Amino acid sequence: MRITRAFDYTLRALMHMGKFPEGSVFMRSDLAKVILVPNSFLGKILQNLAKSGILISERGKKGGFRLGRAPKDIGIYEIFIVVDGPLNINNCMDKGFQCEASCDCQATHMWQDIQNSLEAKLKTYTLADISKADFCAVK
Amino acid sequence: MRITRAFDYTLRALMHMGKFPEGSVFMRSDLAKVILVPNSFLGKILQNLAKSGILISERGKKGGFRLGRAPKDIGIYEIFIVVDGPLNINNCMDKGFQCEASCDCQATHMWQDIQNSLEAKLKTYTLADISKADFCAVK
DNA sequence: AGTAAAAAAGATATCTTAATATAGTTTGTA
DNA sequence: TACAAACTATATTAAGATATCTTTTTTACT
Repeated sequence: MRITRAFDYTLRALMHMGKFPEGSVFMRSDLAKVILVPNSFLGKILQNLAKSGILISERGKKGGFRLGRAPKDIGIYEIFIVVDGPLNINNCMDKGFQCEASCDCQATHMWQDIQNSLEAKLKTYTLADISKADFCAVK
Repeated sequence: MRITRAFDYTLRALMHMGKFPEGSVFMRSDLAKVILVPNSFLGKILQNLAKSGILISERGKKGGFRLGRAPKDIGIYEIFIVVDGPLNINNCMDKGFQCEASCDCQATHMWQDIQNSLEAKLKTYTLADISKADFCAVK
């Protein structure tokens, strides 16, 4: 019951970017160093975010990534879906799943309840909420 | 962000057992067939549950597994911890974790909030809630 | 045009979870 | 006490998530 590494890395990247003035451009390799995420893996992650529109990528020299919208308009739940796909906390919650094991499984109701509350909780956060500028003595 | 297969299988087994009169004994191989869980994998799961006291195992001929307590006294959260260990939705929530990536990471507050609500939700359920007898026309 | 810097894409390797297989131990019963 | 039925323990394999590496494509600048 953990978030994936990809989702953690994604938030680290977006959080960092959200702390700078709108339109700021970031190079993957610089980003990787600052947020301590494996460079190549970060590449995949950023590509995926760019496809979804959360990031905008610019290729070639002077290229890089920047946020596609203001942090307050980027929801954490939305990010989650882009990175991990639909939120289904058990495989029996997947769309179209047919259960062979039980004709009247009451766990389904529980899964649904838990999943709903998780979804609702994720939807209360935006990137802005976790992306305020740091005030650190040393760094 | 899924539960593990082991946790799903565990609940299937316990749910099934909870539907029978207290003290009923179940053989692993029978159980495996009914709840459609791989026999050997179920073996490990049941052993683990037996170690924790949620189940009681009896070896030898006529042996098997039975619930250690009444379903209403077995909490879903408790089962979760036995199967998957402490609930930490991100590795930075693990006990003793020291973050190198950020001096003031606001995501931590979000993770804690989400984790608390998940924990609270799990604690509202007991085995009894998901273990009522079936009323199925065909089976 | 040529070169260097950057992202994109695809192939490969590693590590953890899930599943299987095999041999070992305990116990009831004839 | 011998045997078979059950749980126990350990080792091996498979699958999926995580991470890396290499090549290709795009673009700015000289």
